[in-house]
Amino acid sequence: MGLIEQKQHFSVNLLDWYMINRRDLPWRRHNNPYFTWVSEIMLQQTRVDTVIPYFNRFIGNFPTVQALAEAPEEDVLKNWEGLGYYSRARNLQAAARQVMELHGGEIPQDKQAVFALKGVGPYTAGAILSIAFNQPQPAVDGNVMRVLSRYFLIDEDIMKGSTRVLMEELAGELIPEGRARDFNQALMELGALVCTPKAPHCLTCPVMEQCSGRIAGRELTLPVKTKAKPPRPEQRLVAIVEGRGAHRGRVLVRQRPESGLLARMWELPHVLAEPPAKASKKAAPLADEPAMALLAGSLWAEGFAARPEGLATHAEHVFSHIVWQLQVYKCTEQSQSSELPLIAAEARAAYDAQAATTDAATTAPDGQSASAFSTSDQAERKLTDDADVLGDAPQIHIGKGDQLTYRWIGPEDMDKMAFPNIFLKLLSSYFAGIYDDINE
DNA sequence: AATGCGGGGAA
DNA sequence: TTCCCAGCATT
Repeated sequence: MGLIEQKQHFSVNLLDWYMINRRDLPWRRHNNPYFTWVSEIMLQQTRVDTVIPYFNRFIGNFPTVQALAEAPEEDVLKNWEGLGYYSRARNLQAAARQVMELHGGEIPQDKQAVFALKGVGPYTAGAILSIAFNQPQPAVDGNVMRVLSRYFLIDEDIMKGSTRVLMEELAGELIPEGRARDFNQALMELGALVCTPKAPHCLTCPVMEQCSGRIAGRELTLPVKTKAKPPRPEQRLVAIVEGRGAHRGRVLVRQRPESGLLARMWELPHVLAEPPAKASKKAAPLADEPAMALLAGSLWAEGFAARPEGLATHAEHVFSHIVWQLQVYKCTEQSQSSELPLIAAEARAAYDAQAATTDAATTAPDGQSASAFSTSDQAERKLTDDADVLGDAPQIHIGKGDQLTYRWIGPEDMDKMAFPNIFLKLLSSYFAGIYDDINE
């Protein structure tokens, strides 16, 4: 059989299969370019089943490009809470504003214009142009590369950029005349339902007869893909600070910086416990005594006096490049009492000791450099809630003049603020009374 | 070209 | 548990 025939067999049979086996998905029910766009951004690195409820809620809250463009960023982030890769949400909204300003609120149909939208790269541009506008552009994602590498027995490493370009050329040739919309979705649908990564269902595959990979017995060894580096472990100490006085029933949280990991998300205060040990498999847990001293010290450096009461729980949070191993301590807010200076002295000693061993640059909220315990009393702490109780708190400077925003919140405040899943779980457990035994 | 960036689901 | 999934932005 020749390559031409093999390609024709693939396109014809795949398209026929798709027209019968096409899943009914929320973004496929209307031909709305905005729906296509939102769904494609959500589907980056994320499974269909996970995306569906998020998509429905998102479209319900932001039904048009204009609604999305005009929404407060915090609302958009809250609608993305739990989906991960939060820069997608921020880029999507930035792009919605681009569409309003540059294209009168209509998604552009020009390839360069689509590609210029924030968060839209080669794959997503192709997906929007083909699915929304039926333009014959390839849309090559991981599913497509897996399918093509097997069917055509392509041994190139799919992690390489050059391979993606090669795949795009091939995928473009395969699109049947006038059928880009259905064919591109068919390709991805096959990868998701039949030509799966671990145990492909070759027996029910519509193109198995001429699949070079299967014929060569290579279906399990394709695609060729270099493995990602394992994430590095980080031991972090987390504080659940119970408010007292005016903050009774509330917990201290803070908002992360505008860029980097979990940008602009809210979180419980925490501090890196260890210098990142090179090549060490697991971060060594820190004993409670030094951990509590360090944690109190870091809180003090942030302008808060709190007394750690004891270990509440352990938790782990896995990112693609970092593993947070968390020791969570329940703490109590201390107002200006006589014991404050003593706590501060011990805590400061612990914090300084670590700062010294870590080159004084890795103990702040997230690897930002901290000039610890700068006590100049000029700058005003950004407290969006009542700032009265700890009026004498020391002034601090995180990083290069950055200041994190801290708030005392109750459970009702959580429906306006976006938290990463790990802190969502810890806070829910706390407000549900799970950690009540610590204080006895 | 290499690295940063979340969170699930399946084996 | 362990393994797998992998677009875009930035540098």
